[in-house]
Amino acid sequence: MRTGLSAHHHQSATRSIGARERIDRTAYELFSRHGIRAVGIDTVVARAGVAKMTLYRHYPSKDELAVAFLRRREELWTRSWLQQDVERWGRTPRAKLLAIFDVFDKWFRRSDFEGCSFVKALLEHGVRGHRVRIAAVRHLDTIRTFVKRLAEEARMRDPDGFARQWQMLMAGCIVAAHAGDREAAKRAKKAGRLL
Amino acid sequence: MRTGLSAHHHQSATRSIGARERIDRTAYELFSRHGIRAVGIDTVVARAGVAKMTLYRHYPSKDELAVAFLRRREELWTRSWLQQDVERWGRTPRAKLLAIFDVFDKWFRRSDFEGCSFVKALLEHGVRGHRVRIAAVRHLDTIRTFVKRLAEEARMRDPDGFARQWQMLMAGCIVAAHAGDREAAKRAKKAGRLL
DNA sequence: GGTATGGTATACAGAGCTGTCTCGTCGCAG
DNA sequence: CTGCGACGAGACAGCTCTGTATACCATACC
Repeated sequence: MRTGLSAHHHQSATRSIGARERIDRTAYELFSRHGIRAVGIDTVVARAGVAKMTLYRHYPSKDELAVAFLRRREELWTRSWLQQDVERWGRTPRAKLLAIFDVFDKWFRRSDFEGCSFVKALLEHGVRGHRVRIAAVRHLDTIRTFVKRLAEEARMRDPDGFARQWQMLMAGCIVAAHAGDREAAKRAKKAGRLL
Repeated sequence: MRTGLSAHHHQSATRSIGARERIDRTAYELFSRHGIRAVGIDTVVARAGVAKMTLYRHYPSKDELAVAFLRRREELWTRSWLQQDVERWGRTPRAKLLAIFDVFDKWFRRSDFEGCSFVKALLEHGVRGHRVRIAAVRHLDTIRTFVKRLAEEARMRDPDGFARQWQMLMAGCIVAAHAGDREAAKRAKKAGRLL
């Protein structure tokens, strides 16, 4: 297939996107809502309206599908949602950092609040060296890099240390929201102001 | 059987503790290390050296065993370990609160660091109303009550709000430790000083 | 000795899981 | 028209999981 670079195959490549996209979209919906472990391949293919062999032609294993899901999660959740909204809501870098918790607040109040897929994937796959675990850590690093960049723009000293503390607040407040605290984001913002 | 209150049966009751204790101990070791979902009943009975029927005589389902495990986790981890050490290390209530992260630091550096079973159980069982999830939330409440008590002793205003913020730091720093940050506890302590 | 009780051993049912295989179909490129 | 590649449908292998059913054993008490 030669990675679809050849113009000769762009039609068949386009056709294959149809099934692949349905798989990706369905996996995103199910994995983000219920977790990776909790959803079986059969459920994915059934909900995607796709043959099982089609899935295994695109992804050699469920783990690879999970890694692709996390990549998509970064695309849709981290970049297109969190970062976009934060950049829009906050004017100064400092305000943007605090705006993270405003966006979280909106998120927590959604009826379909599903939690952070990266943290979930990290805790689900406890085995060290596991592909999914490594991918989850990498995506968490991406989020921290974003926070770090804001910290640098805000002229903070030790932006890395700050970003790590900030991410602790973010993760902790997501866990609190999981446990049922609807005001978790507001509390975290109040705590964040002191940093 | 009459709940073993009758003196006539105390012998047989004692004998039955033998198997139950082995089950409980094994479940504690496996569930805390690998998570509840990741460990099957067959593994528990094999490692406990116990017949499967014996387990199901004491616990009608795996969920009940999981709930019992979380109860034991509170006994051994929360009360006998965390609270004990914190009370010992810190002299003033304020110092005790900060000592939590010193204890965490020791914890994170252990080679068999296994994470917080309550948070893991909470994220593993996403279904609302699930017994295991409810139990996990209840045990997290217990921890927060402990923090709240320290906050009250430290004469803080809004001890409940403070305890919730503090627990966010605790959870966030456990997640960070999971992701590989060995200095997570020190960072959280530094952040905690500002509260 | 009889009997109740708790434990063991083992087989089994029924379901779900990942992953494979085969065959039929459809659409398009040559 | 012909052949190829993507896809659909479904069966299937092999394993693991929870939970049950059955038969046997040891001990303690009457």
